[in-house]
Amino acid sequence: MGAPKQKWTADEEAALKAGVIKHGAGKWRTILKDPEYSGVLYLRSNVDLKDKWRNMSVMANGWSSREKSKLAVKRVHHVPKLEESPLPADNDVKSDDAAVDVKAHEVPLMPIPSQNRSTIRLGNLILEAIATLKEPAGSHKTAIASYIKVNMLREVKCWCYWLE
Amino acid sequence: MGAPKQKWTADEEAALKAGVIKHGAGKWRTILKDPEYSGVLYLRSNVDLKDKWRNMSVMANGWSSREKSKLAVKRVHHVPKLEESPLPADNDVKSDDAAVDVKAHEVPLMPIPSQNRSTIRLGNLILEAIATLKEPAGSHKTAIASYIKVNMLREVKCWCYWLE
DNA sequence: CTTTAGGGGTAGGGTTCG
DNA sequence: TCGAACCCTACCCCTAAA
Repeated sequence: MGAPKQKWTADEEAALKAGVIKHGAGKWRTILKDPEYSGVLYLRSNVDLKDKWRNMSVMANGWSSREKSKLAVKRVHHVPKLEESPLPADNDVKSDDAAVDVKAHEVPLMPIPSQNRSTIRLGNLILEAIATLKEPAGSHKTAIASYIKVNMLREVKCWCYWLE
Repeated sequence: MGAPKQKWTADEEAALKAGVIKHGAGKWRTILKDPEYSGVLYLRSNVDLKDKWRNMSVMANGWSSREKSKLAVKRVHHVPKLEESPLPADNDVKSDDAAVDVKAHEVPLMPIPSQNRSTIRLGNLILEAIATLKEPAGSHKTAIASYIKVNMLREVKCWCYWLE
């Protein structure tokens, strides 16, 4: 459902090359704003220009993906990358007495076992909401939790109602 | 060029989140100096923290040039800012059959009467979550709503539990 | 002077899709 | 399968404000 994927035309490539010659590689925004090229490249963003230039350069150097993967130096990441562990089919979120095996003293950080990017994002969103709520008044955790219960849950429900 | 690009580790992200909860978003230098996190974040600057927090939190404002319709359009318009209408002292959000006087056809935009910055943010967060969820699969509204019900509500409850 | 908010911008790894 | 187009993240710069 993303973008329809816009193939670069010969005109656009020519404009990009001319722009790089005129302003230099890396001056993508400058090239984009240059009236000399903006008429041709108006569909593109500065990032698009950067990416296209990279693709063109790679082709010129004759690098294959296999060689690139050889050269790719992997940094040491100790990301455990949790298993996919699909979401529980349980469609019902139990009310406030829902059993969540999380205890404040035992879980210093995120209590949510994020299993995919979307879920991680949601956790971040909630975290941000909490952080935001801290600003106005020096609210304490209980106050924040209360606020979330009252407002955020209500908003979520409201949104669900609206979406259905 | 300058930076070898240090990808944030899970530990660093966790420390940042914990720091934000402890000191608040915006207290980057304070978080950095906190002995509780300095061991993990010693490679980062306060600006790094700020940028990272921005990366984690702000993903709603699509600058993806193309395809900013749909949800983005809805975000453009603003809700006519209803009066203060204080929150119900009711600490309990009733379960899924909660009566919300919102009907899909009557409320084309945000159904939430945002009354202050925090609430507005919450609305945006939910909107962002919806936008995020739209990416992976061409989900439809019902699927999104279902997802939110199952996961987001669960996460919110999880957070509340953790905070209390 | 130091810090933060926030707008812009770029590089490069990763991912998707034709 | 491969590569062009696109996305995501980290880092950078700048300026205004506190």
